[in-house]
Amino acid sequence: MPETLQERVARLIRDSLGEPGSALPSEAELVERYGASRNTVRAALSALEAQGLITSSQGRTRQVREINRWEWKMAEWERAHNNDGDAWANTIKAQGGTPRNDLQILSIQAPADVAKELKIPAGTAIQARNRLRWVNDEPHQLSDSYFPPFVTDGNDLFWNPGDLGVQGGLLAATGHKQVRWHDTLTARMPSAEESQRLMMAPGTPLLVHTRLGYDAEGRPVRYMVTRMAADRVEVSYDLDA
Amino acid sequence: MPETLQERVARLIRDSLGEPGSALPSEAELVERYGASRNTVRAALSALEAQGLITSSQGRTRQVREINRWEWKMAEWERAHNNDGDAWANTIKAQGGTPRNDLQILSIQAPADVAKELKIPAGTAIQARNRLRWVNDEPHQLSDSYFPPFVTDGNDLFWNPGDLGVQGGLLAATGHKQVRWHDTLTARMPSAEESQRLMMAPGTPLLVHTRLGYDAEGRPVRYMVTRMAADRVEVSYDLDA
DNA sequence: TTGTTTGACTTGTAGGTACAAGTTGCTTGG
DNA sequence: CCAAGCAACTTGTACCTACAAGTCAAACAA
Repeated sequence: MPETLQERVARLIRDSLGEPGSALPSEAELVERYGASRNTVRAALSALEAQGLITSSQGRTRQVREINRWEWKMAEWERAHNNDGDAWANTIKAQGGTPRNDLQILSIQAPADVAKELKIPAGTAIQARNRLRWVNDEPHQLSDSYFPPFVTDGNDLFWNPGDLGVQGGLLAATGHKQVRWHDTLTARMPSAEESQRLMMAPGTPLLVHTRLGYDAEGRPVRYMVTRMAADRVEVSYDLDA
Repeated sequence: MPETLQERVARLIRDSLGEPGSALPSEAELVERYGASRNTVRAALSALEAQGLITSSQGRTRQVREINRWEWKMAEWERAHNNDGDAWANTIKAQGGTPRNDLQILSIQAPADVAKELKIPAGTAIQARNRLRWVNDEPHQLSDSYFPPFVTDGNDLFWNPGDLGVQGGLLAATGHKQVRWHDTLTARMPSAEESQRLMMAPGTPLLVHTRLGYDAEGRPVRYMVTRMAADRVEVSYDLDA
């Protein structure tokens, strides 16, 4: 299978990329250098952009993309919560960043996936706590938590958006302490809306984390879905034998 | 900021997508339906393809993409290894799949990232075990393990590609049993080569898992980097309080 | 000195053409 | 009846034009 022209141009450009942050030649110069049409050069460039290697913005020459990730320690997460406020904020501060948090508390009808995880009928009225987390005024993640009715019913605490209302502590305070968690991780490309809300550059996947927390009786008491810009975060776990 | 025509067309097409596996209208029909040029329609379609929503192949109409993921249980991984052969193969079998394994054992010079994790000088001669794992004759992941010299020196066992040579058990058998692990997870877009080796559809990110294993003395004894096609796998962890 | 305007550069959007190449089903000849 | 081949479809590649819109620096005016 012979290499197409746009593939060849993409390969040549990729191999000539400088260090992160440096500028690429303009389209016109690449057209001249490789003897391809502007459309072909643009096809090559947008392939590189889709691979997350370069960035582009109108009026400026393209740049070699630079990425720096913040670590998010998943194994410490819930445990630290119980003692010490927001563990996510603490882990970011420890790495020299400035964390920020937008919390929205909603009453919703359970969508199919949430209902299945919480083992309740789809459409049940449940409470959702939707967070948008920022680091250095850069949006990092959309973290949505869902609670089954038997946990939230009659607990005004859950409507309190204050910082004491962190979720590990919150559940413990209302008699439904989590003792076991099941986490899953996948990745996919963001929708246009997710891409916009998280201000994600093209060619950036979404890292999707879910956590299902169980109480001592083995009942699911919280389902959390976190969607992260994969170029800004690295999730970590510590395990013992 | 007004919506461009290609954005509008992309949105309308996305909202009219049928169920997974169903066919899209041809480009010509979309050109007529939305009154845009073929270039504009193709721009919209390739945006949807980059989002992983549709697939395309020359000569056939595009299709709505369908994805099914296999679960990979990370917390059980090393522990099961010690008793029971290849835990990854077992977890796939338990889900009704047919696993397969290509193993290549190499002697290489440690690249910078590997050297840093194993705390050895870059360029040190080390052993690498590179696996390509398949499920139902579909490539799933590239899993590369690296061992520092003090672990492999004088151990012929490490050159044995047999099934007894699974790594958790292998390290234990040579007196360097792992007792602690540090895992990280990120996602990024694949390079052209990774995309080809894993036969990944456009719009599919790579889920990248790393595991650094320590022995009882706290020395790193294995560094493993696994690159997975994110549309075919879901990584999971079980945690206790 | 400071602020504004202008012009030259950049990328983005939208349209067009032509032909190559893969897929599928119908027609037709044996 | 079956198979080969052809025709009509599909998407892929590559080229072209025109203009819109954002960026940046030099020139110019207050």
